[in-house]
Amino acid sequence: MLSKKTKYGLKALTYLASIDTKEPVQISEIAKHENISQKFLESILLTLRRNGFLGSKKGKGGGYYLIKKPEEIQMTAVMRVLEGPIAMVPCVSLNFYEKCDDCPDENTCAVNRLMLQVRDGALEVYRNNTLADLIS
Amino acid sequence: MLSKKTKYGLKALTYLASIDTKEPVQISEIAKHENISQKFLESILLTLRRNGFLGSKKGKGGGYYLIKKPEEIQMTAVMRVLEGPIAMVPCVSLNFYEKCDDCPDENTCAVNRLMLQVRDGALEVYRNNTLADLIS
DNA sequence: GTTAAAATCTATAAAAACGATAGGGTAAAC
DNA sequence: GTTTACCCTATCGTTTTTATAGATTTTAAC
Repeated sequence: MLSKKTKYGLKALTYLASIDTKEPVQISEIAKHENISQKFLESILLTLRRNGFLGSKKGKGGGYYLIKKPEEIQMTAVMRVLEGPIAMVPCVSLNFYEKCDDCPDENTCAVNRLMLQVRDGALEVYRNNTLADLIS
Repeated sequence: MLSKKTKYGLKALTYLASIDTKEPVQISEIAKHENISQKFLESILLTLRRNGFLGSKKGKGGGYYLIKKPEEIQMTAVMRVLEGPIAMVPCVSLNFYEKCDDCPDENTCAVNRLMLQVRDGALEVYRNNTLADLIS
């Protein structure tokens, strides 16, 4: 299940991309337009900024804005920052690999075999979609 | 993230399939072989039985056994029973559809558009894999 | 047959982890 | 000095996972 954090983050990003301006947009405006709890959105935008997707400006006329062009923002990156691993089990994760403590051998593990394919499928989708693709 | 319930359920199913006998297998044997909490596994096997994947026999010499052939058990069915919806958001789910209350229009929703593709990718994998495919 | 053992079933609940939200205060820009 | 982003913390609710305790059914031994 997709977390609301990711859902809201994606919506905020697409909203900023659709605005099509470099001017900062206030949190309150995004929250209102996308029906998101403002406080919650606040923390989400913050992590997006810390991870290089957004820039921010304080004070009057401040807000958040996209740093890169929508075409340059891949969904793989967004998903990893907001949702975490793309894989459903750590033992098939590229960026968050971890060995299962209960599994003696990954090569013969059925869960591993299945989830590897699922991961590849998801990865292909995320690689083929940029922020620009989602708003067109 | 895949729940342990699903993970354990898959492991139990593949173990039963690999045994390749119609004889009932005790919960304790499966639990020990797959490093699973026996009591937890107990409830998982129960739901697998209630959903037509397993049969059971009580008393001495009892246990669980596969009802169908491994080739006839599709991962779509297993995943839906153990993990629930395959889609990451209800608004793109085939079997568990639900409208988002915050989203005014699904057709223009970026989350919807992206997660639709992810669902299709996962679905294809689950449809192409039976229990037999996972143990070969 | 009676009994005892072996196993599945049932229900509950506790503990842990996680998700989502709210509050209040600080710092920077204008 | 007003407006806005920033930061920290606490809380509430839900889900997941595991644990506890017993009930029920079947088989097998005697």
